[in-house]
Amino acid sequence: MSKSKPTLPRGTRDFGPEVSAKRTYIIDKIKQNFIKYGFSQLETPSMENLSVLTGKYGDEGDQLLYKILNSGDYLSKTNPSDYELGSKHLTNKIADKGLRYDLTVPFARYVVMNQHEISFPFKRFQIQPVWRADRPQKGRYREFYQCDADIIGSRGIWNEAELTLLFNDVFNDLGLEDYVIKINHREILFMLAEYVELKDQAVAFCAEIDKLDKIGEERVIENVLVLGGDNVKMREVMELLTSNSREHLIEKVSAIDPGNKGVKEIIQYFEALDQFADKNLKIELDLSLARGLSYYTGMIYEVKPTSVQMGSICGGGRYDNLTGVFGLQGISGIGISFGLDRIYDVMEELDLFPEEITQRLEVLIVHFSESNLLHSQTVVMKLREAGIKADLYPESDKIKKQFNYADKIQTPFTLIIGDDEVKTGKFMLKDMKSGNQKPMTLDEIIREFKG
RNA sequence: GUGAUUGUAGUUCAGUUGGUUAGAACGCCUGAUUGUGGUUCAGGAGGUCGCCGGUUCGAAUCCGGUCUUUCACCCCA
Repeated sequence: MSKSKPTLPRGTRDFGPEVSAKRTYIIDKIKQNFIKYGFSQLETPSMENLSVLTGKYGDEGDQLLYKILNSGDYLSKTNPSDYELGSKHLTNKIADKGLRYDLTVPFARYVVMNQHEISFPFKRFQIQPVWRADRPQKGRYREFYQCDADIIGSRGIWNEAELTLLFNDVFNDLGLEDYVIKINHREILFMLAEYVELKDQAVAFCAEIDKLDKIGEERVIENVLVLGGDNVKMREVMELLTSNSREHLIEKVSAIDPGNKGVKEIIQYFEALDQFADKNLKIELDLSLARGLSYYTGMIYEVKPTSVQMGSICGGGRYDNLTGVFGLQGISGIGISFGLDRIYDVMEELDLFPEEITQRLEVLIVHFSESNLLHSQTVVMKLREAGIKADLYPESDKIKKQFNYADKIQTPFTLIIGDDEVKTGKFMLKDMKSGNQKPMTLDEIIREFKG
């Protein structure tokens, strides 16, 4: 028996009581808003067949998929030549399941499998962990939670607008103010690619554009020229990428192609949201926003914290053919995803969690003897029945030890029960912060907490 | 996958050119204090120096490997 110290797989974490309470707080706020906006909950298995997952996230994504070794004698269906053909080939022979990489693909699978029962438009939300075999670093884990909401089977631009309002409501509820919702439209990016004469390399063009805030204007222009882009036109485009005046941008891109679908949709989108000017939505049209996920075809979103050094905390966009790979064509959808772990990190850094969410108890009962303990048992149950978070120190240790415990768990009040209290029916309620205490009847105590 | 970086007590960290028994602070336990916690004082427990190997008379210290931490690139929540 080796006695090695236990460890966690890298990139994974335990969530202790305090962290867990804070995470639950965030999840609750997100979930309440999902429900308020009419989404229904879906849960899917942690593992999917690899045939469902592979090829959906690009070559990079396939590398990052966690594969599950087949049960039993997983070598029985292989022969030595499979080994010779390399690990990628061998993987297909010995693993046919993998851990889910995101929530969107499992959702698409679900929609296809249940298409006859679903009434479109279908709004679903899903809050579950996903796994990526990435190398961990700041704000990046191998196991993390996504909180997704998707609207599928509707092309109306109100959906785009509504999800923006949902972002706003969630961050309002969380008390998080330092963020900006960046939006863009894939059609506009494609139009710009065509304008700089990179129509056939639109994806590569987008990838370069996306690096703007990291590597700067000059290097982006250089890289685009290497791709074969037009120098003069690219410099015109760069002016657009760095502008944040909505009117100016819409005017300019309209001039390039008045019939562009993206431009039309962006105009409709703002028209809808202008009705909610009182909400002071923090939206920014940013033509340099590209986003990697290849399935997006329309509007794309990203929410970025503004006062904390951190990547995006939410992302999303419209996809026209998500279910196409599973044989169901023509279903358009739009979805957003909240990055729970990153939102947590931002809130922690800005100290935005309310104090009471980590408070375990409202009152702890301490006592002086075995017979006092017996009496205390009925008292603690009465307090609980009254809806008070109450606990009883479960053995008659020295009073000092009991108070020490009350201190450690930061109980705001203790209820002291001794022979005098049992005799008079008045228990000593002590405010642990001030040290003040006074004898009160059970009814008075319940009123104190609930009144 | 590429390139750096970290690891010593429960925690945060010292530890000299390689040299007796590896230290501090905080935390923890006991007592001062048998109906009152936080403060104070006294005492105590706690380490295979991440792991494996190498160099050396001798390694926490030097070298190699491995795991781990953190960070950047790629990509992404």
